[in-house]
Amino acid sequence: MSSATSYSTNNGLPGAGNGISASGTSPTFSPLYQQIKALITQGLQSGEWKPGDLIPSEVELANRFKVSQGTVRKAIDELSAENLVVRRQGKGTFVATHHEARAQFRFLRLMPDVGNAHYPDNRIIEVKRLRAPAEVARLLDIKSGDSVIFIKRVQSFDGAPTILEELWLPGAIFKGLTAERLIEYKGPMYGLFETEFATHMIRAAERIRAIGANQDVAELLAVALNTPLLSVERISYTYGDKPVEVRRGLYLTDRHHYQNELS
Amino acid sequence: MSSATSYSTNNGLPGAGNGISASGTSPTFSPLYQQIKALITQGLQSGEWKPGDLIPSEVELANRFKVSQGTVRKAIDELSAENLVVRRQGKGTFVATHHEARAQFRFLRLMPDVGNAHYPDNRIIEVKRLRAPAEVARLLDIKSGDSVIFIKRVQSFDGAPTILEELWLPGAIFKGLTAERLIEYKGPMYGLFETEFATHMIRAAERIRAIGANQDVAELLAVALNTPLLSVERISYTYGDKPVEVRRGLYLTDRHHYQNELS
DNA sequence: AAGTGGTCTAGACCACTTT
DNA sequence: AAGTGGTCTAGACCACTTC
Repeated sequence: MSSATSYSTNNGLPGAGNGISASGTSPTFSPLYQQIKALITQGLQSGEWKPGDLIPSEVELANRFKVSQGTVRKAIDELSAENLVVRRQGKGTFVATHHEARAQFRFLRLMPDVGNAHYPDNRIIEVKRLRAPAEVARLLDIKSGDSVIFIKRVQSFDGAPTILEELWLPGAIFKGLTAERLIEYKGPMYGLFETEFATHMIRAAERIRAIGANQDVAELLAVALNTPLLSVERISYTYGDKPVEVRRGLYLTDRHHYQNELS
Repeated sequence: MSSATSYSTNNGLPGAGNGISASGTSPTFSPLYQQIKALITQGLQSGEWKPGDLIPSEVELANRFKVSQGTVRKAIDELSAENLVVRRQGKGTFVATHHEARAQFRFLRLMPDVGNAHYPDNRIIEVKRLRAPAEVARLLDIKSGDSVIFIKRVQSFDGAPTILEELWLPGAIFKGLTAERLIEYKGPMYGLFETEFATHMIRAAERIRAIGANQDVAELLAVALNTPLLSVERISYTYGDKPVEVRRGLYLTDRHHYQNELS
């Protein structure tokens, strides 16, 4: 680098000076480490590095992008904070995956009032293709009437039905998802989505309310009519903030609670 | 610094090599920036720098602690990520305060289904001193029977009663808290706690369930008996992870929802 | 112009893992 | 011994705010 180098300079990076082509806004320049971060994210999104993979070392990335190791470090720091990658001292930096003990409860906040958390059993009730209802289409950012896969399941802790869940997935992405595959798969669905449909959930937004169980729900959860339940509506996003799952769960909270940390 | 300096070295810092006196564990050394972070946190906890105050610049702290600016930066980076301080380019670093627009909704996650969030009106129903019930004492880490201040209030959005809340505060800390003061105070209670009782909440843990409104609750929220409500139990902590508030809110969620981001 | 936080570099050494 | 991420330093310059 010449001494006149400005950190706002393009630096010869492919796709640098980012934020230009993405939207029609003025060509503002982001810091170098943000550009590096975007480049690494592209590698994740494109599948160049898949979940569980080791990504190139900081030194190699620094050489490749013609920046200092410190700049690469800051980029990876943020990716790590966002749970897109996991650093392991002495080993390297790995693409985050849902196939890990530490990821099991990242999107499942229902905890037993007493005792330790463990993953629930899974009973698939229904899997079918249907045309997206207007509301679901809007949330998934697809066209109303587009094909979606609908899943209905009940999850049980220690034999006690506790979660009744309905999911809607874009048919275009989850083509070929069958009840059989869901039934034989153990663990969080996001693991299956990641491995078999190359779709890695990185973020979700939930809206929580209290409702009373209707006849159908009461039967499936084996509770009285009008039993108060948590209604948890979730939209999950993959890279690029693209919504790829809509989910509504009804949680029985007589022996469990939804746990949340405010900071 | 001599060239032989190791970052594990005490560095002449008062209280450095921390983690020693705090507990009886083995005298492991933490990284320098963690020690600096602990020193700055002490300044916050002791009241040397109060909420809203400008803390010394990075350069000055670096000189004071005999470390590089980069090390101070990393310490403040973490404090900033934990919302203990707020950085403002060109101005300096300030102690976080609950008297700010950005802090209003940090601990209030109930959002209107349509329209923009705004702060609710506040009706104090009851304030009294009582002896801590066993459960509250346990959660506040005080002795059962110790004095606590009990508060009961209803919060309304656009005139509609929506939140019924009960709070328990350690009497030793909140001595002199009266109904009058609570009634005349506008905005989040944490602002008042911070200003008048030198107690700054930095973190909270919530447990959420669904319950049905009983007679008492139904009247105060103007809903039918057994209306499903969110029950939100919260423990709030100040510096040093010391619990200083127990709260239970009942949220009416027909026009609002509890919003949560999973990442 | 001076002071603040924000970015970037280059180089050193440490802690940990694998070969 | 070699390679990885983790810590620390020193110095330069940029962006923003205030005087």
